[in-house]
Amino acid sequence: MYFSAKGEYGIMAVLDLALANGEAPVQAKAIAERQGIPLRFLEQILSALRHAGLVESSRGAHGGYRLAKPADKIRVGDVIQAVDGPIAMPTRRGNGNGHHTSHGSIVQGVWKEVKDNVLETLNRTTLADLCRRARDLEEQRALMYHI
Amino acid sequence: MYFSAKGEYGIMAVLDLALANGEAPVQAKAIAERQGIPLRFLEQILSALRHAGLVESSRGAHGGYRLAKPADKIRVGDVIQAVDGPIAMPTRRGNGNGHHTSHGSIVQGVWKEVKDNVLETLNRTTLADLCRRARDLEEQRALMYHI
DNA sequence: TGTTTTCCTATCGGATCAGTAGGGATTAGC
DNA sequence: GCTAATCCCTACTGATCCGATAGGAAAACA
Repeated sequence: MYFSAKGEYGIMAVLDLALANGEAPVQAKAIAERQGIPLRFLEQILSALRHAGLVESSRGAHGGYRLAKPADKIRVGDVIQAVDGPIAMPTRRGNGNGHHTSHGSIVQGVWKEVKDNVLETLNRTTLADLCRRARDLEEQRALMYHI
Repeated sequence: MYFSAKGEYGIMAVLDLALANGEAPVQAKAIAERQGIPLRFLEQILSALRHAGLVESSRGAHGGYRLAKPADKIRVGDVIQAVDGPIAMPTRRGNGNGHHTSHGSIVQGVWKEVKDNVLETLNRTTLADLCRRARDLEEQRALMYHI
């Protein structure tokens, strides 16, 4: 199992879209600059998010991206899975001796437990939750600056 | 974050040791054959486990490995960490733009939540638990065969 | 001394990740 | 229409590192 920078960028991108909350679509270039993500790389990520039905796009001049669903209907797990694909467990190269003294199946059970747990954590948190956290953080930052 | 075949092998190895439960040390070669792990690769893993104080070794003829602690004092998380090192979160290459419109810190929070959750899961399960599961599985298998 | 076993370090091939590149398709404004 | 802006698709690259292999040194036993 493994978490990638791609997934991280994906979350930052949809969070950026969610906080834009305007009618006008947001350009990839704007997101890239705000979040510090290489533009061409971000395009691939947004493409994956679009194919997963999480964002919509309009092309041409004044085009851009917007969320395809309300923020509380988009789970963090959805974003990760859309961008990174299904979270995978380790692969041995010369696999499958199937010897019944091997404890492979025991370990598989542990992996499954961990995986389910991660998925549960990731799916419990929605984009709306992240928006709330972002606003709280911004508020705190403003307060700090004020003193 | 990422789970490796090395960690998987590590768990299988200590489980093999735990179920051997004899006074005599178990040779790496025997573990390798039973669990279907390349011998030289297993040696590296056992070395890591020894440095972490989870197994003891005796060299020379009739040498081998045994657990350094009782099975209920060894947590699965300890094994993983000993073999794979601390579980890490994604690293961007051109990192640190630190722009305060970036939502990097929000994502870090999500990562931390996931990581803590995984660690909790992994540390809740001890080697003794896995032994129990292995014995249950063996019993079931014997029953199946009997019919 | 010779055999068995652990121990240490180096190396390798292949997978894959993060990022780059080129060019095509589509839309808005003139 | 033409042009500029923007999304879209596919391929490529360079680095990293995982899984595995290899050679040989050190220690214990007979």
